[in-house]
Amino acid sequence: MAYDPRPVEPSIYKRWLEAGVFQPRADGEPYVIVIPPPNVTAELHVGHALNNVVQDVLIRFERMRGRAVEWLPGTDHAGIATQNVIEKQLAAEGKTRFDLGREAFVERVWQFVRATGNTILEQLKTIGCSCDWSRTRFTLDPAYSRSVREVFVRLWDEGLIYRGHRVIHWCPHCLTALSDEEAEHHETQGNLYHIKYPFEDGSGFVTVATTRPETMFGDIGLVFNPKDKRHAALKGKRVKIPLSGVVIPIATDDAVELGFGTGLLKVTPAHDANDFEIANRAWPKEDKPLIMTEDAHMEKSSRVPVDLQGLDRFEARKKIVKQLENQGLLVKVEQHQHSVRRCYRCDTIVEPRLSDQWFVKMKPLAEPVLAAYYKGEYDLVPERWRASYENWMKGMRDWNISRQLWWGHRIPVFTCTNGHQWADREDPTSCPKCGAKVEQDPDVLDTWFSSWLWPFATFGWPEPTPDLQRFYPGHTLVTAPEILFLWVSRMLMSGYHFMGKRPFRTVYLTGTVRDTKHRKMSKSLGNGVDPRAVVKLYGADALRWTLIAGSSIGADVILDPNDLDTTFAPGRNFANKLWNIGQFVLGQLPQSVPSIDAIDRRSLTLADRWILSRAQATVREATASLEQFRLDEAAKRCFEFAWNELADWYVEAVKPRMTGASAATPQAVLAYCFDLGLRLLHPVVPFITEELWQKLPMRKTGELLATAQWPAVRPDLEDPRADREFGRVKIAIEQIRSIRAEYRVTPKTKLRATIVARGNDKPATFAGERDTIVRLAQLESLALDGVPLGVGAHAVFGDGSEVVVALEGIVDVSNECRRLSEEYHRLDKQLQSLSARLTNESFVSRAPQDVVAKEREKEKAWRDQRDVLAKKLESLGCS
RNA sequence: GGGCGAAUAGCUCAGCGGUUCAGAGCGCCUGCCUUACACGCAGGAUGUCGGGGGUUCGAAUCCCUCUUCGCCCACCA
Repeated sequence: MAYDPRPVEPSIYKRWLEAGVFQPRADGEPYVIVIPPPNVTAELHVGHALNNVVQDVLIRFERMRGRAVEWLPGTDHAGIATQNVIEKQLAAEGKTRFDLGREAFVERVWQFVRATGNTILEQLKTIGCSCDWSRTRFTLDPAYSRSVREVFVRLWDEGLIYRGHRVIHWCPHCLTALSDEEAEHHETQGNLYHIKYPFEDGSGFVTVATTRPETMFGDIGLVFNPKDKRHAALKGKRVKIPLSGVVIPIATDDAVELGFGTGLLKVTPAHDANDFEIANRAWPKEDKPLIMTEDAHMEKSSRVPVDLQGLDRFEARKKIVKQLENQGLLVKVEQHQHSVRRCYRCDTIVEPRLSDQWFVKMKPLAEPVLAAYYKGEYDLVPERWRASYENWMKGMRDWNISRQLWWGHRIPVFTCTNGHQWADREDPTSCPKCGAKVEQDPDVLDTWFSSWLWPFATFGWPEPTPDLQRFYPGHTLVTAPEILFLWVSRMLMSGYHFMGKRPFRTVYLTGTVRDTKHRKMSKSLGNGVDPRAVVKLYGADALRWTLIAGSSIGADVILDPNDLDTTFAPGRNFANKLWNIGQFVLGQLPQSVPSIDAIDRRSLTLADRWILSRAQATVREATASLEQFRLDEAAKRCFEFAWNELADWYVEAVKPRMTGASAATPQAVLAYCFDLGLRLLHPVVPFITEELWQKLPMRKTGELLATAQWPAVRPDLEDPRADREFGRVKIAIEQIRSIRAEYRVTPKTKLRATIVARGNDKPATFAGERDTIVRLAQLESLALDGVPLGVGAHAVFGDGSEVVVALEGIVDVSNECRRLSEEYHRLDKQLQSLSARLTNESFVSRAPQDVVAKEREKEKAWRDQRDVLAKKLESLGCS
């Protein structure tokens, strides 16, 4: 019977919700994760799925360990992104936001957000995320907005916010300023235009190279490096800007790269941040003319030729190049690979633009955060991000926080008609100084200026709420490395600055989900894997399994969008396996299952002791792996326990014992192990484990696996001897099966075998599991006395013991000779290299003693094994 | 230009100085409907661990270098 997750998962999730298990328990040490708030308009994609499943695994693990777990969910108003969505809608109606006006536009965004927002949170439920939905937050909630405003006013009062007049990244499509981090670099194949600038006196020209010819009308001069001998004579000369004829001076500046272009740089201070700096040094009193409008069309200004005015910047560029060419002012055009900044929301090429914006001074915020990092107050996992992080924290420039948008937190700066200016927690009606009329700054704050407060604003800061006291600081932050600088570093800054404490202990940076060509999955490339489709096809557990078990810590996850079946089969197969183990186990258990502690220990067989011991090892290893964020390791270890140990060996070994009076012991062991496996696997595959767990007869009514206790290692059940001895039983069975396959003996044919024990463990080791060996190797009989069986096939154990399978009339002696002799030579070769090492003086003297000792033991065992093979070959009369 | 990461079986990956370390899952081959499971069971094949050099008694594992791919940062117009 195959497991079908579709009807199970939604009903299990509903039970969790109804039982309220996602809310933190009243007592216990807190464990807090705040979700990286997705954009309120977002739809779940596979990157979210990875990110949030990792969080859910950690959360479920800690919840089962008894912590008061708070996983705070919520969404981000995402200023630019959301505003863009609505503007697109308006555009389809032939309108712009200016047609509606500010108030009506914002109202329209709210309507949209209220109607369709938060769908992503609903989608998180389908993949099993156990967030505390009772504390869902939105960055524009009234309480959250108060926190934002409080932070702004405090920074203002501390003098950390200032009005800066400088060149910022401007998106001509979104019509707003962007921060450095929001203007992304993209390598682009462009042109380098070499243009003649004639001397004012008509005595010739100089050549200047530029990638953006259309900016030349904003030039206020040319500069060259003072060390550049080629141009020494140019200093003090004046040239005319082509096409406009505006006369500009030539000066020197150290910032000019000696080897690049012609060595002459045109300075456009209003449209290039670098040029702005140069202009301030070379011509501090000169005007810095803007020659483009906000939407990047050529300005109607006296500096711009009339026929170019009003043209889009790229149209203008084409036309300018043509005109230069016609007038013989274009020397050449070179292909030029360079980096162009684009808006991270709409991909439009950013136009640097001189303007007035609000900035936050970053140094005072960043320094304590970096110092705390050096002190080890918080960690990045994996640690390899250290260098980038450090580098960025040290080199960070001031943060432009004003956005010329309408959707967001309005900047609480007020100016009265008499010029008084201040930041205010309330909306004033008149100037407190002079009583004059006041006006609020029209801009809104950068979205990150609200999300950087997420770890404490969500809990009610600045009010000293009980939540804030209990849930700050948090513990783990799980996020994509892309927003390490944009978001994580700033949360650390706000946390230290306003709370005086780190916001979290560990920053777990996940990998990126990519396709098989290692391209990031994205809507525009159409190479995405839709997690919702995966859930429908294979179930949420299968999705989770592939995401968690399929990638190690912080590594990229490669998924093949064209072969979902191969990608998600492992998880589906495993869920099915678990389901069927459950069918078997549940079929064996009586209404009242004996506890493992209630049964007589003396009734435990070797197989019982073995699986109980394996269970302890699994708990130990899985717990340790989870504590070290090695989720893949933990998942795989539990998989091995359930499938390769419990199902493949224990269940098979124990089947004959499941009936009759003596069944109580295996029932108890089976129940214990299955229950334990379900608990350990629950964080990774919560749905199927809960569903099965609900059917366990020993479960108390109303109990849920989601809040059941994480297993502890029980030293009394650890049994290294059983591990070793049952290990030998397994080898015996495998050897016999292997011989059967090699000689093509049909499964129906019952074989006779004998075991000759030569090692430390006496035949008694096998005696206890004789029936198991007989059954699983499909034998007719198994002798343990080593009595020869005539013609047979041999397999030798590591310690020289051997198993002989009688094959009279079946075996071909020459075939067996060949087989054994291959085995002999393989072993002999290994032995020789080992012996060589052991007679090597430098190895024996320099290698650690325990390694040498181990190698000696190994040598002895191999020698024994080889000698047995030699005798066998001799007795068979092999040449 | 600076920094980081990856390169291991056909595919996706684990292992990151010393126990058969050359592994797992998927795929492939052979045989099985063995009363939990064919989304399964049993048995198998497959890799000069990217190339080269070095350190070491010993290297997939450490160092250097090259090649290929990817990412991050950066004011060469």
